[in-house]
Formats: sequence, structure tokens, C-alpha cells
Amino acid sequence: MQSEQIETTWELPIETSEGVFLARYSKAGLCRLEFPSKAGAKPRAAGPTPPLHIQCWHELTVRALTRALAGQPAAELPPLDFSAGSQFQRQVWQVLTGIGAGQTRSYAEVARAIGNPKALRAVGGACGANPIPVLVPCHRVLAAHQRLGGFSGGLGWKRTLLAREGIRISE
DNA sequence: CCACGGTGGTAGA
DNA sequence: TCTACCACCGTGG
Repeated sequence: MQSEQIETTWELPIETSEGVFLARYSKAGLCRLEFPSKAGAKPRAAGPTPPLHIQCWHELTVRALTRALAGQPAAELPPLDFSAGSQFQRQVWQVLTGIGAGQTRSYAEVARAIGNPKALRAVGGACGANPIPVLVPCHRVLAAHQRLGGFSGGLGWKRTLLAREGIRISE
């Protein structure tokens, strides 16, 4: 009996060479992507089968993630649900989606892009709050003069992702 | 209101 | 290069 279920969100695993990511979907689209947990992978009982449209979105997510991890150019993405973020954060995330593979921006450039040049520091915070890392490429936002900057998911990931895209960091 | 960041720019070692 | 300091803004307590 699939009686009680928070119908508004579905959580599905994505197996990759880097581990098992977790994708969460709301009615509006992909709302969250989690890096593989270093701790034991959740046993996850196979829940009820998701509705067809969710399965479709998930296929897009899987393909896009696989390509992204390989440093290849973007593939079609499922609709992204940014509704959980503040307006400021959504503006930032929106800009991030426009940064193609192999390209980079500085926190200051992103701040200018949303017409709030002095908020460059807050942009860092918004990047850190990005609910859909990798696909919403917050790793392509570097500090000034091509320096690495930080990364909530762990700098190791940022380095790896950038390296796969052939991006060089100064120092 | 206060403190804290995934910053940036300047000044001096 | 690296450190010290300060200006600045959204977020969360």
C-alpha cells in the first residue's frame, strides 16, 4: 500500500562512477541533488513507482549528471524548481545556469550580472546554498583572478569538476 | 541587531 | 607571495 506518501517529493538515486547521488523532485521539477554521502549508502527500500513524468525528468537528470561528471557540454535538463530559495538566491542560481562547461565567472561578475555589484560576497553565500550542485554549476564560479575560492560540497569536488572541464586555476 | 560567510581591493612585508 | 584590514551584502540567530 503506497497510501501515505509525501506526494510532492520523490527521491531517486543516481549511480555514477563517483558514487550514488540522490535526486529529489517536487511537482515543479528537480529541486535538489545531493552528492554521494561518504558514510554508508542508504539502504533505501524501493518505494512505489514514480509517476511517468518524474521518471522522464529523472532520465534527463541521470544523463545530464553523467555528462557533467565527464566534463562534457550540457545536456537537456529537467525543469528546475528553485522555489525553496529567496529571490536573491534564485537570481544567482539563474545566472549560474547560463555558465557553460569550460567557462568560469568570478563572484563579482555574477553580482554584476544580477545588477547588484556590491553583493559579491552574498553571491558566495547563494552559491553555497545552491540546491542542485553540478547541474547548476556553482563550481564554475571562482574568486578573482582565477583563484579557486570555496565550495560547500568540499573543495575536492570543485577541483575535480573544473579539471574535467579543462579549467586551470591560478597559483 | 549582531555575526558570519564559497569576496575583493589595497598596503606592506 | 602571504598577511592584515576594511568595505559590503544577504542570511540566520
